[in-house]
Amino acid sequence: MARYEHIAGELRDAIVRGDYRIGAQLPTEAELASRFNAARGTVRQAVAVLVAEGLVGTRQGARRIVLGSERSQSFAELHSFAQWARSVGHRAGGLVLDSHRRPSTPSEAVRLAITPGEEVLSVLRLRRLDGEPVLVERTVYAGWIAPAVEKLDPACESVTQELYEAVGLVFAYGEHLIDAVAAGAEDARLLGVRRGSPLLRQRRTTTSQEGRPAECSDDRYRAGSVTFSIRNSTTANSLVRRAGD
Amino acid sequence: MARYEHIAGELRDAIVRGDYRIGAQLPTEAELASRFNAARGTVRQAVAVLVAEGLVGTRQGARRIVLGSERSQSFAELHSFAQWARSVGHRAGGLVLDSHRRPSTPSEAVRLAITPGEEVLSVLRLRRLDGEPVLVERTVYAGWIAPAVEKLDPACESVTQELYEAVGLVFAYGEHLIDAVAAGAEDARLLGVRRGSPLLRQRRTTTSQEGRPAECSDDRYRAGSVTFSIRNSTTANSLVRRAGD
DNA sequence: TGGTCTCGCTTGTTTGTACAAGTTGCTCTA
DNA sequence: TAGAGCAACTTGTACAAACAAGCGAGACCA
Repeated sequence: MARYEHIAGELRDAIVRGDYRIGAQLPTEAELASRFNAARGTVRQAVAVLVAEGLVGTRQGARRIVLGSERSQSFAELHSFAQWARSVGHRAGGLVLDSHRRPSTPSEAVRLAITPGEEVLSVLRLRRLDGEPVLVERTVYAGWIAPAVEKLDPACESVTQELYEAVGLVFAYGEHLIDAVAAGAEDARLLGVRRGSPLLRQRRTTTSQEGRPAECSDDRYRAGSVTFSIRNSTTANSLVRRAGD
Repeated sequence: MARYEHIAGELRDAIVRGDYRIGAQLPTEAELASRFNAARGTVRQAVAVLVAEGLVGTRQGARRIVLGSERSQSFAELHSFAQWARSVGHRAGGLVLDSHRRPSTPSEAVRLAITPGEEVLSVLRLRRLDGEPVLVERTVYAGWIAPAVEKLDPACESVTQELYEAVGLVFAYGEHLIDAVAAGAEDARLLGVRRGSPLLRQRRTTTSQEGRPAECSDDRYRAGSVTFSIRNSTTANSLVRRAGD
């Protein structure tokens, strides 16, 4: 592990453990540098990690302060329903209800950076959390990974993990659009809610390490089952609000 | 403006303008350094900004690639409805429907880091976008800024901006919880939708520069009016999904 | 008492250097 | 031809040094 990652980890542990209460000041860079026997630049790199996580606030001239004490989650936990469920101590289940190849629609072609009409794999999955159905996933996979996806067990728990183990595919970048929609007939039937009841929708496009779009998906969560949380600051944020389309 | 900010701006403009298409490679650090006549460290800092914005992906050993071409928005635009509306070319309106002081509830006291029962200011606002009502805002302000808030014009467009100009208050850090809820009777009446129809809810807590919580709010958007968008990667993300509470 | 000013402290920016580690394409070999 | 392996290239980590800029507290003055 890199030096700065180690220092960041120590500081994060201290904050999560409560050694520094919310609002308290962190030691100065100079003090941290001597404590960890590292250069000031390395310490700055470590602290930058915590700032990006939203745990620490920083202002030129003033000592850094602690803003929160909750460990934030990794990209993998955000992207993979199963890995997220495991990390928060729940059990994830899943079942493929439909899977077929078809030509891509124009909007899918744009999102997957392929030519319109090129064949894609369309999959409908129902996901459960501790046995309760909470999520309907309508995913479209680009043609080049379709064979690997089709080989997966229909009741496969973590698609992300299986794809990594099978063909070494790593999902590295993602874009997520979050809004609220009314449950359609199929949504309502699968999730066991009334038609028109509120669902939290997450439309995402995921890209491989090399920048090649691999899948795009329309995920609908039963209201109350899942909440997205973002921490941001004047110096670091990655959230955007957009006009409805 | 700092050197690295200038370089980041130039690169961002080039990407947004389309000089580098999505999936294309960015110049190497060495080339950028000589082009901008800066040290490699400075260039790295500039590129780090774009990586944090989700515009650029980076992997050790490989050239950096362009992931997106949409300018992401600032903290101010995220936090302030009016500033966001202006930046996307719409007109924001607002009206205070109710404003009164009352003792804080235990959960509010926790979120605002005050003692339970301490007086807070509770405000109900209806926000319009281009004349259409799209957002019901139920905000609770900590006692120490209540006087400044009460002095504001009820039809004030940007509360954030007015508070800055009046008392120099800067909102610097925020936490946001996003989920979907059904419209209550009051929500439905104000937004002109049916009871039980889906709303996108954003619960936020905002903190001043010094780390002092200033307000917490329950904002409900009419479905279809607003979408949140997050870009993330294995190396940088600030989004968290949480189990429903 | 109240405001201002200055000084020390702390974080932000920039440059330079050196080495580590991962990627990519080419070459060589079996 | 397929695979191993090398070599050049590119990004990541770490250190050191110097100056800029903002903050906060105490000193000082009216």
